[in-house]
Amino acid sequence: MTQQARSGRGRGRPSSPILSRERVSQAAIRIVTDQGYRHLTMASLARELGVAASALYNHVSSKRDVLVLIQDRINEQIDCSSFGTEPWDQALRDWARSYRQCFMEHTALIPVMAVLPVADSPQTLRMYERVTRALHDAGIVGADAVDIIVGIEALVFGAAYDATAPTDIFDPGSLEDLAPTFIRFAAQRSPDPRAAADRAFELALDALISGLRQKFTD
Amino acid sequence: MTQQARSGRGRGRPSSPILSRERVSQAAIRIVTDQGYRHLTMASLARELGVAASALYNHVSSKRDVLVLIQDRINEQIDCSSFGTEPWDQALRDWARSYRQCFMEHTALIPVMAVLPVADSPQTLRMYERVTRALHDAGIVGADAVDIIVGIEALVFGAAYDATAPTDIFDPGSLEDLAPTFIRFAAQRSPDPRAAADRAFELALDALISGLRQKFTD
DNA sequence: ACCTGAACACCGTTCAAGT
DNA sequence: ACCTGAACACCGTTCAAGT
Repeated sequence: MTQQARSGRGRGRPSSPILSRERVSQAAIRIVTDQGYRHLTMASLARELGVAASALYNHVSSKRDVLVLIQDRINEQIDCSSFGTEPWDQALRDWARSYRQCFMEHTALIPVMAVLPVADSPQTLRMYERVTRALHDAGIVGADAVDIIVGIEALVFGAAYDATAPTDIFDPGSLEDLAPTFIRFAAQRSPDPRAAADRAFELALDALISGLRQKFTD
Repeated sequence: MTQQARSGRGRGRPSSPILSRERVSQAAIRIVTDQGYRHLTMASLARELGVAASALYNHVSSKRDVLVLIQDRINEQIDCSSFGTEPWDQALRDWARSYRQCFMEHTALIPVMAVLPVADSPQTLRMYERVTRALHDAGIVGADAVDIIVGIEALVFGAAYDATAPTDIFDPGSLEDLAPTFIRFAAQRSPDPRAAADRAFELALDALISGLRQKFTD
């Protein structure tokens, strides 16, 4: 387990450091997966790794840096395989679904991810390249291709938040009279909040993609 | 300024409390507007109001409760006037633009707003009713009407984050070789990050709305 | 009922001191 | 170079005590 750490480079006494950015990000993902983002603190991260909290700062510059590390790993889980086999519009749909699925469990990363320079995220960059290539092959080039990615990401991030909303989010309480039509229509959605969120996402995604298809297809 | 506070109900000595939910939310918005969300703490809020921090808990149950208070006030600023005059698709477009504009300065509210039961937000509920009515008049009813609102909100929230991203967000640094096509296309966007974000939002919004129009218009 | 002051259980981060 | 331990400057929240 400490193989990489033990392999000191150069001669003399090997330095054999306990930590590394790799080990820090692995431990962080373990905590986040098992216990959620609320439990990810510099103290808990240090405990998981068996070191003092201050030791972490030899490898990461801040807690935000830890989140950046996580984010690139999480993005590896997004399924981009449809870009090899499906038409571009169907591939975009599949990609967006997987993307949202992924960030539904990582909404805490959205504020970080959305404003993060891609320079810090090699895996994310690879994903963007894959999508861009598919758009390029469909004749969509230049700023349009990037804007399509940015636009879909926006919908995905927003929908990921929405999917974490509680069951009673549209229960008006005592304010029923303020919005009778809205409340009546909201009551016709699925009682399962997850299913309701899924349906809203699919409706918007479908409209967005078919709007794009119409715009970019001769 | 303390008129409402001075009007003690009942006889005997009027209680004349210093605080109220109203005054708390006003002070919070003042801090957020002048100094940003980073400076909104229970301590700073108490200082602004000239009381001890613990006094706040007689009127709000938590800091999150303060954000909920703010959120409903912020939503009042969203322009819904097009729903009276424009066709439903154009009105949705105008609404979405104003909505995004509003939350670009309040991205900190998005995680709160997205999962917040509407029961806590009378103004938000009024806004939803206005949009729903316009959709209803266009023949879009039931879950579809609510899902359209939810879908547009998702795009708006995600795009609001995107608009706060720094200039160099697509600067690949040393990772240029990982995504040559993407980097090349990204370089063709506007050098002004705000203008680039605006364009991506407009592209997605346009596609989404025209997709909806196509789906719901006979 | 409403406010104060002190206290609690945390945070992320820094830094001199060790090896 | 890398880790420890103590310390710092905060957080949000609680609660007995006052009026």
